[in-house]
Amino acid sequence: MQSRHKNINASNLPMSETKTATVLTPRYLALAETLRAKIADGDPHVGDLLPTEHMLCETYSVSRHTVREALRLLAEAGLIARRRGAGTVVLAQEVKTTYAHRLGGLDDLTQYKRGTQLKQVRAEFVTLKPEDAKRLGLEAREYQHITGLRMIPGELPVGHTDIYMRADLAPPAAQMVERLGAIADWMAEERGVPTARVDQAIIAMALPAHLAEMLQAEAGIPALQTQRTYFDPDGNLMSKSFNTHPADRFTYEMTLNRECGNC
Amino acid sequence: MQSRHKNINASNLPMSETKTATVLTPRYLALAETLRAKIADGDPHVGDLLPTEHMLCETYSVSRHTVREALRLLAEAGLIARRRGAGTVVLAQEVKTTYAHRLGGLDDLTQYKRGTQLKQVRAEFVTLKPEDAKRLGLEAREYQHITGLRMIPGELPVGHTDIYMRADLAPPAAQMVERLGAIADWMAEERGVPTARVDQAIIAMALPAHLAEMLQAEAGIPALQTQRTYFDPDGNLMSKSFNTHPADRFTYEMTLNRECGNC
DNA sequence: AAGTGGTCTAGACCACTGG
DNA sequence: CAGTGGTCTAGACCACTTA
Repeated sequence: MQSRHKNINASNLPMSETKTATVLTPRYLALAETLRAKIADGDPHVGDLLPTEHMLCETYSVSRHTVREALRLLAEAGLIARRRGAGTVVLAQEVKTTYAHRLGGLDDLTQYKRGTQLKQVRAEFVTLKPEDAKRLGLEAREYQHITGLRMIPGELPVGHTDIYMRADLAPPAAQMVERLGAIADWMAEERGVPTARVDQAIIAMALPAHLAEMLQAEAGIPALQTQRTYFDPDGNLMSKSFNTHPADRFTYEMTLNRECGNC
Repeated sequence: MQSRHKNINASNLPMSETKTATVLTPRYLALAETLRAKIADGDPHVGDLLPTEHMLCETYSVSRHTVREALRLLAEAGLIARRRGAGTVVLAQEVKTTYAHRLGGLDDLTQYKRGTQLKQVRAEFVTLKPEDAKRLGLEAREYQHITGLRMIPGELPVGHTDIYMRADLAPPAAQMVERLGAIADWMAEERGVPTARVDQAIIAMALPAHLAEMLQAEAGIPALQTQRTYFDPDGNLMSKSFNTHPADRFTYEMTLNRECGNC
């Protein structure tokens, strides 16, 4: 007689069951939890192999699909890694709580409200001298050097922007004005080189004299500077920007959210 | 005769196939790509329903499992949402590239290297006056107020730490020293209240006189201050910290990585 | 009540890894 | 080469939504 597999509990999994309302935990969830607990107990230690899918099917009397669904959860949680032909290895004993600062796009990185514009833009190609390159944390090669003031109409300048973009990636000068702030997006769209990583440093400094006048501020007052370095997927530097703001005109704000506590 | 379903292409999906090396794109991937393209073309517009799984099985001559695997990918990419009984609705026309600043844990938030210690710790319970509460961005209630200096042995103090922790969550004074920096973790472990969100603001300021002496620095020089507010899962404020650093002793650094461009 | 997506089974072939 | 995980099929029952 072929079993018409009604959901009779043939599995060896813990179940939360009431006589009337059978609020079943799905088997794959129960199995995932069972395996998670075993891993937490160090049953398969980190680096060891989990039983094969076939084995788990037998042990817990569930189908392979159910086993795979459970393992998928553990894999997403970063507890295990699966390699075809090799087996399933334990990566970590517990799920690590992580936090993330998430941006919709790179524009959000600049933190500027809508309505800010880059004014007094100047752009020129420069070949950095070794000492300047070193000071800026760049290679001594040719860059498109762009400077400008970040403005909100009717207010004092928010900050000064200073960008070095690899010359071969720079947009035509015509498009440049007003397109900035979205440089990274521009590069991705037009040059087909997506930004894969951005390193950002935020420092306090005394406002340099050569910026003070442009910003209509006093030299030497506290200033906040963000330094951003953009890298392509191969890890090559694409561009670097320096944004300097008088302290009372700009605050860098971010929200970090907890990710996938226990899943 | 029962078809023993060899992988003969009975499906209507695009395949990259060579005569010799049949490098198959898995059907579920091909289907996912097909559907993604259709959504991008606005075939099912945002807000509309996708064909049902059963329909997709027929249309593309694949099994339901394959359809579900494809839909799972689209769901993970945020393009669709699936609701049992209701159907699959299109959420977005295109996958939005996002970037994330990811932390292993909240300790990484402080950016302090290992080996830094909190010294000269003072702790007391205070009930904030309304004007102080407003200035600090807190409610006028009772807090455990903790101050200290972040030190690296043999060097000048890195910064000054100033924490207001909700009184009912504060750890016993005995445990407090040397446990700080990991406050959030402490609260999660011992009080069972996990931190769900952290808001952080980074500002430049002139070093206040009352901190200058402790930090062995000159009052009025540029300083970097991080302000962190910790929230529990219900959005209630748990604690707030102010960390003030002379500009030349501390830099805030972070790396943002591109997430799931096209998957 | 009909139809949706969620769970589950039994079985198959495959690409890949390792000894 | 045997065994792993990856893909796929055909079918089933279920909880849930909507009308």
